[in-house]
Amino acid sequence: MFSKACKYGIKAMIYLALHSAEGSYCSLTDISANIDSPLAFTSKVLQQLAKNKLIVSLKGVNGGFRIETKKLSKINLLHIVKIIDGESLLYDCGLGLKMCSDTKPCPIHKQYSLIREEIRKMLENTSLIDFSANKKKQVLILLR
Amino acid sequence: MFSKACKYGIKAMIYLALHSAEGSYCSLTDISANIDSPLAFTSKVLQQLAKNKLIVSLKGVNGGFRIETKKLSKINLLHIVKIIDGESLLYDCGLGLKMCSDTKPCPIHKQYSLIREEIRKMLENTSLIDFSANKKKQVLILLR
DNA sequence: CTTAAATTGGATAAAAACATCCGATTTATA
DNA sequence: TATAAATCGGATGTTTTTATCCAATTTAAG
Repeated sequence: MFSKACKYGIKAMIYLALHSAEGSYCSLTDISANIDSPLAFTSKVLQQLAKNKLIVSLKGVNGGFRIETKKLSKINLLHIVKIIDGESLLYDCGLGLKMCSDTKPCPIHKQYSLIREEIRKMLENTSLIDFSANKKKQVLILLR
Repeated sequence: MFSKACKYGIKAMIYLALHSAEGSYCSLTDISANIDSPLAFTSKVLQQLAKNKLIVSLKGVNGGFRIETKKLSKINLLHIVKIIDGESLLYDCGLGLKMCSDTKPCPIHKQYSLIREEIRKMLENTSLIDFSANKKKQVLILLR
């Protein structure tokens, strides 16, 4: 469903949502250790998310990544997935037909469209604020 | 969602469902031309489906592949997907966590489980008989 | 019995996804 | 102002997926 890069991205964002205190940064080492992902590879993913303004990065001592608190309610899983995996999950034909559409549907067009819609809704309705320290009392499982 | 191999497999099976007359075979050339898939690669996929008894293959002149008519109502998309892509789509954690389960759920476990269930239902409820000559009067779009 | 048509299976190649390495740059702090 | 800690960016390497090639085998039919 999601690429590994995307899974790492989602896990990292959930981790940041829970650990971003206003003004302090989580280091890459910290993040990748806590979400069990390859450090250098995760670095690329976080860079991508930073370029797209979902998170803020800071170089140097005490640097790292963080999410601005005010953005927690604005960002949902769909934003993350779109940046890392693109929109193919949302728009491409289930059988890979370029020309498939409502008027020229592939044999499973209807069924697959419904699934896609469910996925879109789920991603859109799952906001980072749901994982923030305010909302979540319990520990979030992101390892292994 | 599905690998390319799996998409080719599904398209091939839908094509065969529509064109399998009792006792006659569709050639690989015929199939791959009509579903717009790479011939040699599709060959491997069909071999896999044949080994798993979903279709019958015959070498030599007038040979090829076919689905036994009586099997049309027995085979659904889930059978095909399981053979080609395995069961990861149905059972693996959305975030790739090995240890994720109902009792030790990842942060999106509930949401993702519901989607997975929808996918399973859709695949299970879509039978090859829905694409057979008896059922379908219109041309099925499988190209491009 | 010969031949042409077809699948089978193994080897190989190409492309994409996943992962690592390292030097350059930036930043806080002692 | 020197140093250590951190991200950034480019190059490279590995693994998996996708794709092709070709020789071997099987089969129907002339």
